[in-house]
Amino acid sequence: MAAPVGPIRFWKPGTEGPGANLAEERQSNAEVTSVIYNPHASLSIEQQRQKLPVFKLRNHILYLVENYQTVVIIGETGCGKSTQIPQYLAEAGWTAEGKVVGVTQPRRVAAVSVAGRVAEERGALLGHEVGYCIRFDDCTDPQATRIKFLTDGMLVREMMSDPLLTRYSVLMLDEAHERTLYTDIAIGLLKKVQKKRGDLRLIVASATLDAEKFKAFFNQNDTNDPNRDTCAILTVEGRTFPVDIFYTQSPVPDYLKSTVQTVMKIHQSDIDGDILAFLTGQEEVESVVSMLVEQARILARSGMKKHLRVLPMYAGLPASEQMKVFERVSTNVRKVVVATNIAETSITINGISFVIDCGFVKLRAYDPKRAVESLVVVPVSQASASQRAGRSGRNRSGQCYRLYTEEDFQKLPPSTIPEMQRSNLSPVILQLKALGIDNVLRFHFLSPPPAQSMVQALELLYALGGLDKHCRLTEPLGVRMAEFPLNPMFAKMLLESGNFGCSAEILSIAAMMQIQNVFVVPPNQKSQAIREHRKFAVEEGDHLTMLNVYEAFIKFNKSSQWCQQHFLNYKGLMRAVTVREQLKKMLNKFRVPKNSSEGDPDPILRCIVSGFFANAAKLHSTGAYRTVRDGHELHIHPSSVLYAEKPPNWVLFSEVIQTNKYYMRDVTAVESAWLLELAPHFYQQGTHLSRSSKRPKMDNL
DNA sequence: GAGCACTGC
Repeated sequence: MAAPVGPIRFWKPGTEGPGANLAEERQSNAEVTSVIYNPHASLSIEQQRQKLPVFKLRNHILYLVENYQTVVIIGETGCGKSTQIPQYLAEAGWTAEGKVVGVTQPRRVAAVSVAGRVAEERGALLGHEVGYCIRFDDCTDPQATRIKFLTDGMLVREMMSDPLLTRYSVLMLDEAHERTLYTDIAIGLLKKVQKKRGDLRLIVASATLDAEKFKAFFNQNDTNDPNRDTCAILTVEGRTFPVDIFYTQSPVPDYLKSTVQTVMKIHQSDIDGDILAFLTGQEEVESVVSMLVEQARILARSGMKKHLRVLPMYAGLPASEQMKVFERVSTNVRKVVVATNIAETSITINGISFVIDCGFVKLRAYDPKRAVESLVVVPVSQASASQRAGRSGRNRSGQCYRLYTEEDFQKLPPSTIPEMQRSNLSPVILQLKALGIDNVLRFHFLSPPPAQSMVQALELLYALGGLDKHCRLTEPLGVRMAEFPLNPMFAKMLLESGNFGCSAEILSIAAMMQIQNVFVVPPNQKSQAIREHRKFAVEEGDHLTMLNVYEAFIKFNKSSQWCQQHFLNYKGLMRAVTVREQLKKMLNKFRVPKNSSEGDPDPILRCIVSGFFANAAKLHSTGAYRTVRDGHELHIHPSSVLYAEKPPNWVLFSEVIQTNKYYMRDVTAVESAWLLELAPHFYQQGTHLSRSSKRPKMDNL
């Protein structure tokens, strides 16, 4: 079905007003658009380093780090801060006497790639003077490494064994404005460390917007005399190209159709350059892709020489499909990438000249009352909108089409709510406790989470036995749970597995539950894929189904071809193997007996209950489920193997996701007697299971 | 009766 291609009128603020169109724009951009930016390709590495905007501020930065405990650096894209500042510090002596300069990144690929670049610039082999450390991959030499890139999650882990981070002289938190869960934990912890280690220097790399907030947080000057500040702000100009922003004159009724129209309008304007469109989810992406393919076909039939290559991009897409967005296209083809938020920070596609921004994003939210996470579509923040626009100005000047009015843009929140304020906090609280933060309610959070989220987390940790009634970490259970890189319910289940005689099976299940999209469903082979997937399904539910998949994968020698035949995610399964290895090492360390139930499902199911008893639901006569804990209505998620089956009376689930309804994911049938038997402290005895009145005392949060 | 933004340990 063809989407109607009507005129969308954009106007650019500050110019001639409504009616400015692409043809006029073409004049001003005609020269720059044909230049691919790489002006310094022929220069030596040293010369290239000196060309970076940050180089001019080298001495200024070193002065500030010398004289201030914390320096907030506003480093715009392309200024070279991530690669250069650690080297300046090393050159200035901050890595003398075995000390290390650490640089954190929110994402693994960034840590690895920046480390690689810096090693190259220093003519060093990666893993010696310059190294990186991410989960499953420690590429550092404890003796030789002086500049170390790591994920912020790894830094928090390191603090569990070395709370004062004694090896480090300087820590740079890169991309701090993204405010990921672990960046925020690290920020709170580092403020505490600084009080005990006056010599530790902190560099917070952030966007303009948050600089003052960071300064206010880290500044220990309680006088009015700015000369006694312990924190300074410095701005480094970026080196990107201008991006022209266009808004719609009036709100668009359907941003999917508007996206299609805008793509076609750009395409017909015959200005070169690829297009990147932002939408909120997989379904929207696929629907716009098919509309565009249809439009492109019509255009090709009408004799248009320039072709459109339309590509979807989202995290759930198989890796081979994802790779296509990075492929170069010939000059008579224009690439259109229709993406979710993955293209905002996680991946960078070169050659994008046009960005189309629908103005919305799908975000995680957390309801502390129900202990339920949900995915909600909300308007983007202004910061996010700028980030999206900037994806077009990386190689040459760009254009960004916002499918909303300028007035609506002004009404958007300046920045996205930090993850800390919209997450289930039980893993966070457990980690903080393990790091010696006794009073988590008084912990200095850069943005404190809702108190109710904390109470909810404390209650769950108490019910799992990780905290005692004074909210202190229990020995050894709580301490051990905190060591696992997992949600505490999974940790509890693993630590109990030896007692149930099924640690081998529970290891596989826990590992499988950490990966997404195990079952691959290509749109054109849907029924075939579902038929293959059904072969693994068992009536007990998703946990044992996943165990089946894992064991079959091992039995068939981890064959990628076998995965393809059965429409399974090979990369994901390989990851499950690695995760399982790591978890197995931890169980060995804690001397959890190695055993197997030898095909008997009961011990496995009972062990799952020992970790997930708080997530129980009972089938009601209405056909819907209700949580045993507090009677909230739930449904089986359509991705569950139990979805199409006769619904069991009692189920456990690993999480609830709210979309149109409240859906349980990873669902397994259980017997109600097991709940009473294995969690008597949580459920009272009676004909009806109900929430125990026992609650943790909140006298020592 | 009908669905899953993205990371990270």
